[in-house]
Amino acid sequence: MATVNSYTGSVPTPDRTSLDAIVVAACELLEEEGLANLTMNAVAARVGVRAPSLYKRVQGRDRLIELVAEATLTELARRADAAEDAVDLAGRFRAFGRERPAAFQLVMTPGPGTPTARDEFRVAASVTMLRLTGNLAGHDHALEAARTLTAWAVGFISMELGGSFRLGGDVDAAWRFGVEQIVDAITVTRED
Amino acid sequence: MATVNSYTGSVPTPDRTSLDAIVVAACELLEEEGLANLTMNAVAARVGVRAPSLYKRVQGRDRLIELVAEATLTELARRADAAEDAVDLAGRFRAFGRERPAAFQLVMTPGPGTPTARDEFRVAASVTMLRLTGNLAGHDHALEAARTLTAWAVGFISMELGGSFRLGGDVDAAWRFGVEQIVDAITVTRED
DNA sequence: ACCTGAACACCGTTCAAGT
DNA sequence: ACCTGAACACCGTTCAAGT
Repeated sequence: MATVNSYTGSVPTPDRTSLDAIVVAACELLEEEGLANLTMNAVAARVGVRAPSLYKRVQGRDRLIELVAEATLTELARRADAAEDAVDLAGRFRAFGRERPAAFQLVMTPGPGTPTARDEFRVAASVTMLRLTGNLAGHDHALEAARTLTAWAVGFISMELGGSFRLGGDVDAAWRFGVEQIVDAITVTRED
Repeated sequence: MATVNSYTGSVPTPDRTSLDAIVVAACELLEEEGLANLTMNAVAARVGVRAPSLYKRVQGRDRLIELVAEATLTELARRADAAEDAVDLAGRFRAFGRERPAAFQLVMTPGPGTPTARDEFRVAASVTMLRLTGNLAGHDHALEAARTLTAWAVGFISMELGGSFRLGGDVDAAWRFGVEQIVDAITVTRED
């Protein structure tokens, strides 16, 4: 889990928690109990204080969810950085979605009304995709190619996590089929 | 809004609402206020009763959300039926997502813990896609092709609705680029 | 037979009072 | 300066009492 902030003030009584510990606890609760059960009470219990104390570190539940989304995107960007090519990158997205399905859904397909990460965090998570699709599609088509591959990967992973693939068949084969077709398609564009 | 059920019993006092009216009110509230604000109180107020009365028609909030998801898939299936080809179908998905973004997200990318429609409703919404992609990719590849196109369309629409396309560029052009590339890609498969 | 107010166990959030 | 219990306005849900 990425470090979000740190406090080291020396005060009469030492602090019993930190913004960092709160965000980490919220990330854990998100996966274990789902967004609806990510409550201020549950987070407080996990970090060892009472709910009202959380408001010394974070404005409220919505802001806490934003911080969780931003920590998730930071981690996703970190993993994406190590990708060797577009196929590898798509695979890393899928692996992340399976490890942390609730966080993945939170950042990639937040429902209307769900707090979302600030733009800079979303951009950070997409630069590697742009670089790698640019290698395939050429500079002029990098953005469209990135959108095509990202949309497909996000849709596939979301549907997989949501149990939308219920007609049988080999889901892993469908993934490989899809990546291959999409990468071919956006690579062809170079010849235009 | 599709009819979900109907009650016509003649009783001492005429019923003041119906399951149908409740589901319609819930669908409206979902779009206007978001899933988090789709409360039993709000639904009850809209149909003209108090919250406890709703429990005469529906087991609880989770079941009501399931019924909303199922009514949404029924409507989506109805619109899909009229599609002429895969490109047209993808366009109808996108139009539906823009008209009813919250319902679209609810059925296509429900977060962990969100109540979901029963299988039969999801299947009904995917038969047209299977038929049309089968025309392109051949019977043997219909399922994989349907998954590729559906995943891409769902991902694209979700990201568009969630405001994930913030790097500028022409989003409509990216849509047309994407459909064309994907349809080409899954059509090629026939030559295997 | 449906509808209701009251009640219960929860939420998020605020705030005066403790240390 | 942080932490807390109490309080407030909300939730979803149950149930006895009304009509």
